[in-house]
Amino acid sequence: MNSTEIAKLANVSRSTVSRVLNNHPNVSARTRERIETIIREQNYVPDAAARNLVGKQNKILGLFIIDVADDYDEYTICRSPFFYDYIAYSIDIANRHGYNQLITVVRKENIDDIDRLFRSKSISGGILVGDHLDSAILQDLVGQGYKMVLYNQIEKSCAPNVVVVNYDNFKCGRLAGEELVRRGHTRIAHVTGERDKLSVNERQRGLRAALNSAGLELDEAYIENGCFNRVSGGYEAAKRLLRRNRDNLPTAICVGSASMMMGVFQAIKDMGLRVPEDISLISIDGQDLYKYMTPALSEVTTSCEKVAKVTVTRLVELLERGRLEYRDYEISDAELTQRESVLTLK
Amino acid sequence: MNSTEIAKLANVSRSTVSRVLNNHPNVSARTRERIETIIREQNYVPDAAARNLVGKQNKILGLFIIDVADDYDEYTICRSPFFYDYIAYSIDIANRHGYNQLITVVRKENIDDIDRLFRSKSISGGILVGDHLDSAILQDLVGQGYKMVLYNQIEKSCAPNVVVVNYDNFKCGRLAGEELVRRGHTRIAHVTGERDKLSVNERQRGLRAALNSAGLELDEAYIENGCFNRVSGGYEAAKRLLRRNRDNLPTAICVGSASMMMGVFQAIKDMGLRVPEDISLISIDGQDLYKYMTPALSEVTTSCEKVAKVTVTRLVELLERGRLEYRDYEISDAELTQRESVLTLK
DNA sequence: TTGTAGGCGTTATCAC
DNA sequence: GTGATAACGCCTACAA
Repeated sequence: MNSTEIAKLANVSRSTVSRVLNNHPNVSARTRERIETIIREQNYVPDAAARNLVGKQNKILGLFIIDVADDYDEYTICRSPFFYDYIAYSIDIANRHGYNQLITVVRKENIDDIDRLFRSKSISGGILVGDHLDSAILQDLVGQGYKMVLYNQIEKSCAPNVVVVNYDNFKCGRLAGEELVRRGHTRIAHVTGERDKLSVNERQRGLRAALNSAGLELDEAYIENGCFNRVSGGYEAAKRLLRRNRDNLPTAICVGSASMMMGVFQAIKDMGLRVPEDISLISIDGQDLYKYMTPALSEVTTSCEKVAKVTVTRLVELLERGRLEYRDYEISDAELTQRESVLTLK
Repeated sequence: MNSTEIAKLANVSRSTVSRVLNNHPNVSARTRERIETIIREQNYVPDAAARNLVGKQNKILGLFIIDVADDYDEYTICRSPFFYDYIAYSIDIANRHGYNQLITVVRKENIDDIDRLFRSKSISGGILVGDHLDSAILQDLVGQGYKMVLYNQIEKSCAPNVVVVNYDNFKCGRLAGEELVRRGHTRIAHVTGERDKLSVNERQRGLRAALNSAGLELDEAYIENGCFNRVSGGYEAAKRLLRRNRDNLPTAICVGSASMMMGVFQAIKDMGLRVPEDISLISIDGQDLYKYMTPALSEVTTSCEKVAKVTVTRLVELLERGRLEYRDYEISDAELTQRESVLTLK
């Protein structure tokens, strides 16, 4: 079944069918109705490839989960709490906009899948999330004019085809720091991700700002860099941190991501320490499941649903309008959720 | 950049370029090499739409998460523990096969997206998971000849274009039941999903078999049907169950799915009862996070990774071979993981 | 308001 | 081993 057959059944030409399909105004009401009925009866759906070939954008978005860590373990980044949620929300949101998402895990070995999918016109636009993409590669993609939304990748949009969405990482760090200070902690440590990550640095800057406001310093010896999106990264970083400072343990740890939090929690248990009696915990990012744990874990969170909504919706707008007036978005509704993992020191 | 331009640069015709692209044998080694170099230099990627138009299958699989519950709450089915994992694994596995997945949440209002995506040739094949699709609609899709893998939807494949993959639901139910019996429980309840679901019935049948083997009955009053893929479904079902039997509480509940488990757990807490002192809990399906809870929850699980691997790989095979000799698969490596939520009664 | 014709980029068929 | 040509199904001029 194709437009020619529909045209025959309706006694019109293919162009008229096409006009109906694309809601062009210059079709008589009677003809339009007749054709629409036949389309419905015949269950006709235009061939997406043919449309694409004559230059119409398809309704497919690429969602690229960048996962370029050096040391792989059993977890892919899309199994980390934030991306679990992000993927689920973004599928739904894209669907509601009438788009579908083509989701790809981008590792070192398939890094040019991004370019390939754009070049083959399989996708009309893309969202990049997860690890930081190598900046040369990013530059290259931007230069090709591909329409993209970059989430937590760079600070500012650098081209009309690029929309930048960032978490208010600084605020998250600050809120976590303020909570610990408020509860009377002074020996505060920070387990966080890779040094070169935008989000890692900003969160750390926020934490430091909170401590400084209270006349405290974020001691270098109390900072340990792990792997942002991996449980094992948190586990090992926490072990290193606590071993190194065994004679002067921190009373609280601010953990830079929800994935690492699960590892830190486990490491503390494995070392025979208790949460929160020996060490208080708070994480930046969190997940539903925190509330079922014992102790229930405190967190500073920005709504993942909101991140998904902003990234997907902006991309759809960019595609449909051709360009966007504002291309930089910061999602700043960070919120502290107090649970039981932060002890109040007198 | 298209094949014509490549052809010009290589001083050959488009046909030869096409032959190189598609690994046809009848091209001289020298020509092939020359063309390949140019393709690489020019970063040329064939237009997917054009290929599709002349009848080549694209490398896109539809993943349809069926979510047709009557009462929506905040959770979409793809945020339930099993699908969190399933989606993450299947993205990765499809990618490794050189395919991408187009993931859609199928609700009542967009139920014919499945047909539309096939008809528009946006996808070459599809995987159906989640709720049961209405059987008339399923019949219709099967009749169209669409290549599909159905997961936990029907018992047996009914057409050459359909591969059926099922969890060994019976075995899961049986293992959970056996564990409770072994620990000395006799008043065993079952919180499970919708009555018409294949997996619900099979799990229940397995549980019942285990009890019967021990000379016990699965009391009708101890069965409560909730909503398989929703936390709230478990929560409310548990409340109904426990209220109804307040004078003769069960000592253990077997929960039919991981989503419901979180709700049941919460409901028990909210009613002032303790796990496992007052009520033991075991669930069919589980998740990593169970081990961080207090008490850590016992579960019977089939590897979600395996489910993803089988469903995706079979679909790829079906697409590439045209047909499959065996079309029915049962994933039967169910395993009991004992943690702390089942009390041993003397 | 409607029809005709050309072209999008690829592959397959046939000829050489 | 290679090249010319005709599809594939659609959309968009332009013509009527």
